[in-house]
Amino acid sequence: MFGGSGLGRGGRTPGFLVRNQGMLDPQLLRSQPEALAQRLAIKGFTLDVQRLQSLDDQRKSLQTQLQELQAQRNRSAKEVGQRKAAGKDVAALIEQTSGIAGRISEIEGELDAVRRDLDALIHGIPNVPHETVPSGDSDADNEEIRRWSEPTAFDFEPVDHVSLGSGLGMMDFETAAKITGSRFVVMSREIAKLHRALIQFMLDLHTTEHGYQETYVPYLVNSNSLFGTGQLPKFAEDQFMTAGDPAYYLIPTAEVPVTNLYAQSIVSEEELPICHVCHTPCFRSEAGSYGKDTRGMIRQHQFEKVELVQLVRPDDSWQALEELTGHAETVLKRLELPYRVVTLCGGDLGFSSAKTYDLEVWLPGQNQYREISSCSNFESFQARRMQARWRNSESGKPELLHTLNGSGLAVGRALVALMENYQDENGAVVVPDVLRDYMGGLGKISP
RNA sequence: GGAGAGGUGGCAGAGUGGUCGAAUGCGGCGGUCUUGAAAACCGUUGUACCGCAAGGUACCGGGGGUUCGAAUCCCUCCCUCUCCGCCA
Repeated sequence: MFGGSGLGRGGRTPGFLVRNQGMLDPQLLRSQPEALAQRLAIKGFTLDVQRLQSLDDQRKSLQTQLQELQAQRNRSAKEVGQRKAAGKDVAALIEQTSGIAGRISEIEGELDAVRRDLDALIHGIPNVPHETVPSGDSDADNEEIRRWSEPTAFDFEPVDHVSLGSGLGMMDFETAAKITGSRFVVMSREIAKLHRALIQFMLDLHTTEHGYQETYVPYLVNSNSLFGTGQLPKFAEDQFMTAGDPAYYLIPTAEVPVTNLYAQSIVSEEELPICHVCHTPCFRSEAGSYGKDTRGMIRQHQFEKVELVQLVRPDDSWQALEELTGHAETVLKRLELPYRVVTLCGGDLGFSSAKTYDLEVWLPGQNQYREISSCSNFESFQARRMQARWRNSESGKPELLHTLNGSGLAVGRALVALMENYQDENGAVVVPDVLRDYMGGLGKISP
């Protein structure tokens, strides 16, 4: 099918040029390109069907030629061996066969070039949106599907977390800028502890009540892993990378290392569903968002997140998306933070996702709902890129898994939401009931 | 950082230039036997691509090279293990 240029395991080979691992089902891509193009248009993506077909035709023709030559070479080589064993003269046959090798490498060169172009094209095609995804160009077209609680009412003018944090003397952006740069924060004392308490609470909730397995992973990954989840090759500029060779990348989300735990592996049916919860820092270069959310902790280069990751049987993935979203919602409910759930429209949907629910928490400081969790079903898109499979007992064959993930929750933004919703008129922050045990019984953080 | 040993099918583990996609064992699947099960025995058991099919091609950590022919030889990178050094 749509070939690749080989999976580079480190070295200087770009790791994301992976053989036979287009992200969409290659059969589908070849047999129904027009239908796919139509679906992809919902995502604002234009599929160049003609170019795709032309490249694939070239690929196929070259591959057929190559295989014929290889078969010829194999037959001759085998005969040389047999004649030699029989003590016959082989000089003439070797002479005759030696020409084939040259032609083979010639065609191999052409085939590689075509495959490189084809891969570049295929690897840039996003996942196909599910039929329930609303059309639209931007977040303005996202569809609200439910709300929980009401925006917090105050009998004074609420301030944002930056004012609260600096008023408490426990949140310092200037010092962070001094030691690193913009979009970082230094937290101290009770706010730093509250931040940690949120992490502990979320991990405990998901492990004890929702059945997730706590997991610790590397915060630096290789390019193959980023290809697997879909951040590469298209979104290289969003990543921080190290200077060495091979380069490592700081993870933009735990989704990358955790989902890739199952790259190139086959799990048994009994292991499914696989549910991991993982707390990690996340690093994002935020390229192209220079003017956006510059104030405060909403958009940082480094933030903490508790991530939920599931690998499930294909038949179960849509049910799993609803459940996973519910698990993330439970965090907000227990923290008693008002939120709403929206379905992302096609134009706002991520590259790898078939469908995404965003959880948006109410922020009094901004007087609006802001994203605090993103829950997605990737169907087989990521699994195909990373070859994460399960053995289907009915067919006896390895088949692609479906992967899902969701923030449960973004910790930095949860802290922001908590401070802003739980503030009092004196600039203090009340500690929500569920966090008090984690705060040594502390009920309020005061200046 | 230094020295050495390795990376082979789901797993373990042979194979050092030619009928090797790869012995053997375990595991899996099917069968015989059994009231049932176990044991034993027999058979079967990788993935992808091209093809209506027959069949063909590729894959023995990645990449490159030598050769008529490479799992096997050479170069290079990555990874694992052991010992020494250093170190949170």
